[in-house]
Amino acid sequence: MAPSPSPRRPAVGGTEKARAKAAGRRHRALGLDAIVDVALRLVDREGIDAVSMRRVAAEFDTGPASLYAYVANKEELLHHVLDRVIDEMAVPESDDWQELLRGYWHAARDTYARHNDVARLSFAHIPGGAKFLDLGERLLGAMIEGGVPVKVASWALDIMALYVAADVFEGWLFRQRYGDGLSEEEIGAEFVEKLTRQFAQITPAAYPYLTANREVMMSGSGDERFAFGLDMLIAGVAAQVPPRSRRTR
Amino acid sequence: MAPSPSPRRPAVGGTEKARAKAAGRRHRALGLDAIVDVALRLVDREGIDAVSMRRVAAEFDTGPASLYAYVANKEELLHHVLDRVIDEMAVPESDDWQELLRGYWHAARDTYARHNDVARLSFAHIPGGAKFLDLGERLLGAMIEGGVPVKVASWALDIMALYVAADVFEGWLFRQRYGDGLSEEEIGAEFVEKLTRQFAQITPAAYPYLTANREVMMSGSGDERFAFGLDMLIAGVAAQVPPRSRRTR
DNA sequence: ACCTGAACACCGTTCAAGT
DNA sequence: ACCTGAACACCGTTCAAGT
Repeated sequence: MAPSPSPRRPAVGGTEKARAKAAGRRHRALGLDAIVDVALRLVDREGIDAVSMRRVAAEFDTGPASLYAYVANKEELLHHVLDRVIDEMAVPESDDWQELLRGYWHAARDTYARHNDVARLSFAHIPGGAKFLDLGERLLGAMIEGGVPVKVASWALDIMALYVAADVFEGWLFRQRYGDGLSEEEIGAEFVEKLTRQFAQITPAAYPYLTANREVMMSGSGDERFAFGLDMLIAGVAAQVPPRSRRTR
Repeated sequence: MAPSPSPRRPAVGGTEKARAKAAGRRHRALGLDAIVDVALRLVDREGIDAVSMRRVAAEFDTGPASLYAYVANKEELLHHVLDRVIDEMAVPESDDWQELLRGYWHAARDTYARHNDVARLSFAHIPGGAKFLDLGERLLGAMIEGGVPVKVASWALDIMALYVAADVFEGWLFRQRYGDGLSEEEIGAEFVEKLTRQFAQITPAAYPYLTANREVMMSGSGDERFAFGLDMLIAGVAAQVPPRSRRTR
C-alpha cells in the first residue's frame, strides 16, 4: 500500500510536517476519522473481533497507545464505527406509514448485513450522530400522522430496532458456524442436517408435534423469516390505531 | 475455600487416588459437570466475559490445558453453560395457548435475567439438551391445537426466542453501562439525562415530533416495554388463526 | 496537545512429555 | 485416556518520557 517502504529514521528536529516528510510520509496521518476508517475496514473484512487496538495502530506504523489520544477505549472506537454505518441508512419516501416502516427496516437490515456483525454493537447503544435523530424524527412523524398513538409508535420503533439488530447478528453468527463460503442453500442444508441428527435421537412417540412438522418448521430463507416477523410487528402496531383516526381534528 | 492450603509436592508414584490424597485432596475433581459448574458460577457473579479457561482451571489448581480433555474450546464450554440455564425453564399449564406463551416467555426472560448476560450465548445456538426439545414440543403443540398454522407457529416461536434473548441481553448491557448498583429508577433517570443532553443540542423546529413527545417516548420500565412487545407478537400470531378453527377435524 | 516504547496483567490454544 | 508446564501468539490499557 505504501509507495515507499523507507525504514524508520530518528527525527532530526523541526516541525511535525518536516518530520513526517523526513520519515518518508507515514502510511496515514493519525486522526479520529482515519482511525475509524481503518477499524471499519477491519470490521468489513473480518468482523468486529478482528478489530484490535494493535492492528488498527499498526496501519499507522505505531503502537496501540497512540490511539488513546482520539478514543477513550476500544468500546468508544467501535461505537464510532457503528455511527458510520448508521450514516448509510435512510428513510424511503412513502405516504403510507406501514410501507415506509417496511422499506426502512429492510434497508436498515441490508445495511447492517453489508458490515458483518456490526449490528451487535447496536445493543444498548444510543447513537451519537445526528443521523439517528433524523431517522427517528421521520419514522415517528410518519407513524403519528398515520394515527398511531405516540407510546405505541415509540415503543414499537425500539422493538423493531432490536429485532432487526438481533436478526442480522444471529444470521451472521449462523453463517460463521455452519459453513463460511457456502451458498444460502448449502448453509441451509448443513443446518438442517445438524438439526436432523439431533432429531434422530428422538422417538416420534415422545415428540409428535416436532417430528410431524419438521419440514415446515425448517422451511423458509432468512429473508422470508425476517419479513414474516417484521410484518407481524407492523400489523401489531396497525391493530392499535384507533378506528376513526382519519384526519380527525 | 480449600480447607488445606498444602503446597504442591511432587508425586511419588502410585494410583491417581493415592496421588490426590498425598497432595492434600485437590479443590475439586476435574470433569465436565464440575467445569460447567465453575463456569456458570463465574457467569452468575461477573458475566460471560469473566469466564476464561485460566480462571476456570485455577479453581481446580491446574492450568488451562487440562480443560481441553472435556471441551473442545471455550465456545463449547459456554454452550454447556447455556444448556444448564435452559434446564431451569419450564412451560406453565394452561388451556389457552396465548396465556401459555405469555407465561413461558416471561419465565424464560426471568431465568435468563438471573444469569447476567447468558442470553447472549443463545444467538445462533441450537441447544444440545433434551429440555430444548421438551419445551419446543409443548409450545408448538399448544399453538397447533389452538388452531395456529404450523408455519406461523414455528416461525413465531423462533422470533419470540430471538426477541426474549435480545431484550435480556440489551437490558443487561444497559445496566452495565448506566449505573451498576443503582436501582431501576436511578438507572432510568441517568439514562434519560444522557438522552436529554443529546436532545438539548437540537432545535425543536428541526425535530418537532421527537421534542414534543420526549416524555412519552422515554416512559415505561423495561418490564412494561417487554410485555408490550411480547403481546404484540402474540396478537400477531392470533390474527393468523383461521376464523373457524374450533375443533374442526 | 500529541505521540510513543515498554511494561503490566492478562488472553485461547497447542504441544511435547508425562502417568 | 487423562493430565500438565511451558510456550506461542496474541490482547487492552497505563505510564513515564519525549516533542
